[in-house]
Amino acid sequence: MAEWQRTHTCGELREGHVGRAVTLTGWVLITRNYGKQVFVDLRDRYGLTQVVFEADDAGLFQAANDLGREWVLSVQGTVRKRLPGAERPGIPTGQVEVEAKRLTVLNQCPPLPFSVTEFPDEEPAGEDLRLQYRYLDLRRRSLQGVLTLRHRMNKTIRDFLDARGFLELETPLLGKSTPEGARDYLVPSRVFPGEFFALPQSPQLYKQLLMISGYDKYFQIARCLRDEDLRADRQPEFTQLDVELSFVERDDVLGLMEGLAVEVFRTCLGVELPVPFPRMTYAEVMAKYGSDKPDLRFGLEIVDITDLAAESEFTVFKDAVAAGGVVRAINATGAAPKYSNTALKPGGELPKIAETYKAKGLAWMKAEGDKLTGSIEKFFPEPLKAKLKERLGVKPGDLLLFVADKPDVAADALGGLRTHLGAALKLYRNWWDEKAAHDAAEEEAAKKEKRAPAPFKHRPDHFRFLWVVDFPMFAWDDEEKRWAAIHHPFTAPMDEDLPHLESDPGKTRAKAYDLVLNGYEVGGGSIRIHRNDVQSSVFKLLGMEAEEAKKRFGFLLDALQSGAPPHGGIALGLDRWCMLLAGTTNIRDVIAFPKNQKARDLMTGAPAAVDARQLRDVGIRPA
RNA sequence: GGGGACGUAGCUCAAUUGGUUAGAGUACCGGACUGUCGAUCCGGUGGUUGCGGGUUCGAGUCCCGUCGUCCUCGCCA
Repeated sequence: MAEWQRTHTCGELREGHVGRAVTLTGWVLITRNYGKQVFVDLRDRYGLTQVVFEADDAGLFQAANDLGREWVLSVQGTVRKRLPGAERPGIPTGQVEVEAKRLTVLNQCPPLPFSVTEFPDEEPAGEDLRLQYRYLDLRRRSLQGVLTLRHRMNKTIRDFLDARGFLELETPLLGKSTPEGARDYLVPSRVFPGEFFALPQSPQLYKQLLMISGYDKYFQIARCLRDEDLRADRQPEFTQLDVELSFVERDDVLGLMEGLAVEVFRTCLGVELPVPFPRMTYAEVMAKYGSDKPDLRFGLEIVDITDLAAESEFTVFKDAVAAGGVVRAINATGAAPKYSNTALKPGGELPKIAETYKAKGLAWMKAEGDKLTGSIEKFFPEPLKAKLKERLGVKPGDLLLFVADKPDVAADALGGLRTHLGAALKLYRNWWDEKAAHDAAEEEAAKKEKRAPAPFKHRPDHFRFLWVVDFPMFAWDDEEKRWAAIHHPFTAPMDEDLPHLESDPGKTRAKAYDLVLNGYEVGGGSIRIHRNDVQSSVFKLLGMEAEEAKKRFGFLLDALQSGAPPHGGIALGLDRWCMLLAGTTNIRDVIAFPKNQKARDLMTGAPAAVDARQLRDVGIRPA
């Protein structure tokens, strides 16, 4: 062992080590120069230890004076108890310090573009800067915590599935482009100029083939790639827990995943989730919440008032109903004083949100005392108003918002409003806000009482899981004038809907399910088609003739005829899981080296131009 | 492809209706200091207000364009 190598980590030393000669290595978090001592907080990913340089060794003291932030050191010294009153109960190593006897500077560091040290009241540097110097960003304690959490999550998943007989199997990255679904990332073939591999949007086909091969319990923590526009919770490459089982029905998959979720939340956050998770059909959630991934941490449910609207004198409502549309409403309880009539006028805050989702407008009433007010109130005769108040449970101070439109538009618009109002009216609190408040209060109290701060405790109601089941098989794609698979084209229709699969595709429901947590889709799967004839008719419905289906998926159709067991599975979006476990709303916060919103890597600069020669090799002419 | 927000010192931000020499904290540099722990105190360096154009006696501020970042609708089976 080289002389400078560590005997302990920076998070390890306790009172029991007092008197021991130790060597620590780490980064200088901060130095405090006090004339006769230099205090150096030495940090690694295990923790922080105070190193003291005394002035009596002039050479050593001078060297300590010259240290800067983020220098990399090896310090040999003796562990000693801190002076009485100078203990730090807040940190694990806070009872001791290391008296330095010898210092080796392993590397110096110039002033950095932003601070690696984190303080509670300090805004972190801008995200683009942090992504550009991601290796520094990742040195921050909070990100080290997140990546540690992510490791723990992955480890828990592997252990859980391994204990239940699952095999972790790998599938190719270089595959074949499939027509359905997201845009593929393409990789040109050098050997076959003009031909391309596609990077996988998911291991879907391979895992089905593995079922056919008899690997009846499979999983993989797999990277998936989709070349689509990004969001706060979407990256072009992301990680799924991909799971597939043979000889199972829907509830087997759901139950397995509930057990896994309980285990992950227990291990990672110490919270005990109640199971089973609630289940709602797609039709139910769309009607009630206007979203297929509703946040169940608050109510604010959508209510259908089409029948009442039809009886009213309001032309807009009556016309919408006559055209086959619906009128739906939400009662924003107590929100009347918070939204001025101006904010409710066309172009105002709330109507603008409704318009985002293609709604033609937003009607409203306020409950002032026992009376309903607003410009459309006069179109509702008293008995109708009474019915309206009863159905919406109106109390004084309530704000009623109405959308009259085609059912899907009304659902989208009110769903969007519901989400907005849930946040704006503070109908729920994110647990990390509660944690921040708790930590601040606890830190102060702990300092006063000279004790370690009590950790924040998660509650089960911080995490509202929901299964959404019974999705439709197909949605009409207006642009392409054809039916499109809502889940994917390998999803099995529900047995009772098989008879009208071809006659009424829009009414066919799928054996598909999504897992939703706090308004995020965190998983989705289905029971797959295991019969060649059903698979062929689904392809046909999606506008793929037999010839074409054979060309594109011939291997799958053949495989389905070669002894395919009934099978199904699910994929969990692990980045989103980690995001929700870590208490952030930004998926980039839980990925070591993420891309920015335009899918550029700000650190390496990728994507980038390549040499003409590289292009020639793969048979591509520069544009 | 559409909508919105933002861009000022290395970093985080401020700068009244368009008005003097663009400020503060922090970092950095120099100095003082016997136990600090985000030490403290004193002093100092640091700016093409993203870029280009326009309006104006005068632009960080208003207008147009452009680049960048984020949020969002479409998109993401």
